[in-house]
Amino acid sequence: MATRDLIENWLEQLRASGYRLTEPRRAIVELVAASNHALSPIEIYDSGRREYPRLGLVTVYRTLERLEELGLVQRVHSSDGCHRYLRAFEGHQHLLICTRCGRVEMFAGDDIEPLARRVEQATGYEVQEHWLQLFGVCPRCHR
Amino acid sequence: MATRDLIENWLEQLRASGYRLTEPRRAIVELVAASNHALSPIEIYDSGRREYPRLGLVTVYRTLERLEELGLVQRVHSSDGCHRYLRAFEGHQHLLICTRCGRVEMFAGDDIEPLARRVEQATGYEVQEHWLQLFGVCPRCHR
DNA sequence: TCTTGTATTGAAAATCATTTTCATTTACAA
DNA sequence: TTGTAAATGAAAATGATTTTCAATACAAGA
Repeated sequence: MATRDLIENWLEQLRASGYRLTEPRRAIVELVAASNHALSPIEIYDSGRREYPRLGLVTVYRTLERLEELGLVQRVHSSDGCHRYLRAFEGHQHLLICTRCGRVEMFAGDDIEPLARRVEQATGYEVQEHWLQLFGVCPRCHR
Repeated sequence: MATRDLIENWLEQLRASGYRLTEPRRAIVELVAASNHALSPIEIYDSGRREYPRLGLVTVYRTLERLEELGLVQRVHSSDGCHRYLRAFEGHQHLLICTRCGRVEMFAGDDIEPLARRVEQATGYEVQEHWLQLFGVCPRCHR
């Protein structure tokens, strides 16, 4: 899907879920839908203000929350402890995150499910969720 | 290794690395080395004060930092965004964390290395680190 | 055993990410 | 248009973590 269509698609999904379409939301959606990076709220705030100067940081947090509810973005945990947000792709994907620039690649990876089932057998836990994230340096930052 | 020996071993490693043996450090080491849970700094602080009432939260943070440097504890990222600390076992282990009580199980799991190599080939990234954490409900909390 | 230098400590303040509060503004249904 | 609930942003509150700094206590040497 072209980036522009993706943006319209997200805005449409917001509307369809009963949310109003506002300038701040549009500015945030345009940024996040168009980026291949895992963005922190403060980065979105800084860039977003170039588009819509009255944007508030609180609105960034609130809009990201909505987008996460709708499954349009996913939250990733970066090693510094802050959260970053990344546009969600189809299905459950694993992440490869550049520790220098925050660029993110997805990989379908091996299915973790069989492992989860074996672990359930062995431990008696009911496994609900898994995280697999790889961290590394992307080719661009590597030079 | 028995818990008591583990505690002495950690204290000895601290001393061997040039750190002094102090009451607060002993109290913290006793707690963390003996626990199967991923503990948050504040939990360690609260329990530790029963042993050593003058304990400060700052010292908890500083001691955990030292123990992490020495590879004796590992930091895990819980879904609420806070950090928790867990005694490190031999080698690289993957974690299964109970989302209700914080209890942690380790599992050797499948080796992620081959996957990491394949992803390096495919993406050109240099993969440095990986996280694999499963979240679930432990048998005790399941009832 | 008794200094003494320095690592360590804890209280308080600072910082940083995130959340809450609330008065004002805005989208949009009627 | 207009009324109203949703949304906004500034400021304050919160919670985790870090920094600062004067007081304390470990441990090496007299």
